[in-house]
Amino acid sequence: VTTYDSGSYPPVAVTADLVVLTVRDDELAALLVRRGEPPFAGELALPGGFVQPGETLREAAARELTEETGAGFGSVHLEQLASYGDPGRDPRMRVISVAYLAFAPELPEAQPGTDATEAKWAPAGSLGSLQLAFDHARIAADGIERARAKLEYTPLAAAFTRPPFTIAELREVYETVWGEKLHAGNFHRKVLSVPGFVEPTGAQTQSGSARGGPRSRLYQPGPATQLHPPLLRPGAEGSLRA
Amino acid sequence: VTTYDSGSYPPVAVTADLVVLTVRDDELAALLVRRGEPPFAGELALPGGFVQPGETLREAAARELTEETGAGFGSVHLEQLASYGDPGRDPRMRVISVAYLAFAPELPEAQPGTDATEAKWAPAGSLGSLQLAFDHARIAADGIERARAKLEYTPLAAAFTRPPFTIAELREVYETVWGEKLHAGNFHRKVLSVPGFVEPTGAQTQSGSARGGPRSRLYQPGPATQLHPPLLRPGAEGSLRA
DNA sequence: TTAATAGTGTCTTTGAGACATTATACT
DNA sequence: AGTATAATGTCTCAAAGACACTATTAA
Repeated sequence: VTTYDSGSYPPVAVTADLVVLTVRDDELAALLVRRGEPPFAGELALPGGFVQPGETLREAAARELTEETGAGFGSVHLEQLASYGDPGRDPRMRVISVAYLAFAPELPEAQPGTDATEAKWAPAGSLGSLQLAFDHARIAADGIERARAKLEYTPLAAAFTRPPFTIAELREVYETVWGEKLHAGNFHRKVLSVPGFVEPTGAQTQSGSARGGPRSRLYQPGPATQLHPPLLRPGAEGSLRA
Repeated sequence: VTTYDSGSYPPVAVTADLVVLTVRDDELAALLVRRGEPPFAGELALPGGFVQPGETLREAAARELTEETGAGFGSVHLEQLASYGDPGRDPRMRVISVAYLAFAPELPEAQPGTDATEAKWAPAGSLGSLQLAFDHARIAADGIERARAKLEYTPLAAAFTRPPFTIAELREVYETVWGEKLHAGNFHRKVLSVPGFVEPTGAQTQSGSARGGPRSRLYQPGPATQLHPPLLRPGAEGSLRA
């Protein structure tokens, strides 16, 4: 342990970086920006920036989120993901990145922020083949895995929709994030059986779905913060996986 | 977003702080130190210290852990918990604390590190009434809650024991961490039915338990990293809890 | 001998999943 | 009409929980 000396602490900078996920065109997509400043100018990266004096880590993440997506999102879910601080991950100096994970409903086209020349939604499946700046590929992968796990135990799938929503819309969120087809009938009964997951609004859709069928009832998020029992992924033997 | 300027970034320091949990005297206990240096000199706090140049966040946490507990613990589980960076949480300057969570088997008495005058194990139940420095009370509470949740979905209960262990010892870990009695027979069958949770060593204990009973078989941790299906807490209706 | 414990067997209940059915609405 | 969908019903299987039972060991 080093004795504290307020004049000689090692120089460190702290950034808040974001893994913003949404469902677009039947795909899970993450928000990426093209960097306008060095290092890695011209390359794709997660949106983010330095934490400013006087703001909390969460406030910094929320500020970056509104800058990049166009503000005004009370409905966006935002939680801390993890921190990344390997020496050398930023060529300039020691930088600790506190990553946040956001779930957003489908948004209008993204806005490049101050330091970015471009902002776009990249399908989660394409991230493996994209070159991202810093260690952002790993951060994005961690965020996507966290999102998949969170849908099992929390009602956060609703954060990808704009209430009121139908059970079918909720199912499409699950199918898109997990990349697996779910059984419509069983899913329907299951969602309604979990206390506090969704609440009926009493209304129903104006018309049936595009290819026919009856009109469906509309729901809004319920008070539950955890799902009991959880909605487990189908192929999840998982026991022996790393 | 502030344009980067390597000479004018706001001064920030980064610490690695630890929530080290163990099971002692049939209680879940966390490691605390009494601070020898200001600020908060003389008060209780979580062990930790500044991240040094050239070391990863995890290496910093592992270093603090061995300094405080006496080294040589390949068997201790160490994972990142979360980061805490509210302005003003440290009176000296902006300090970001990257907290790590550790699960340890019962250890000899703790060693105070360089900056500490005392190190001791405090029962988790007593933390609510103790005054901890900085925002360490909240960090400790977050760590304990994470530990309780992790026992449900991971085989990490074994990290609180020293292999080989008996099923009864594993059950005592669960009962202590969750603070609830479990049904011995059902727990036994359940643990053995989860693939990869534990593996028999072939050996058994030298004698029966203190108050009688047959000798029990000994096990070691299996290859699983997740429990499928999970071992859910009994009283966990939880759906509507925050 | 008494009591406590390890390990197993059995029964009931609950929930997941496969499949079927009915009513509704789009083409 | 033909087809797709919302919502519900039925059946089967797996797992959790309550309880019982046997064998083994300490006091």
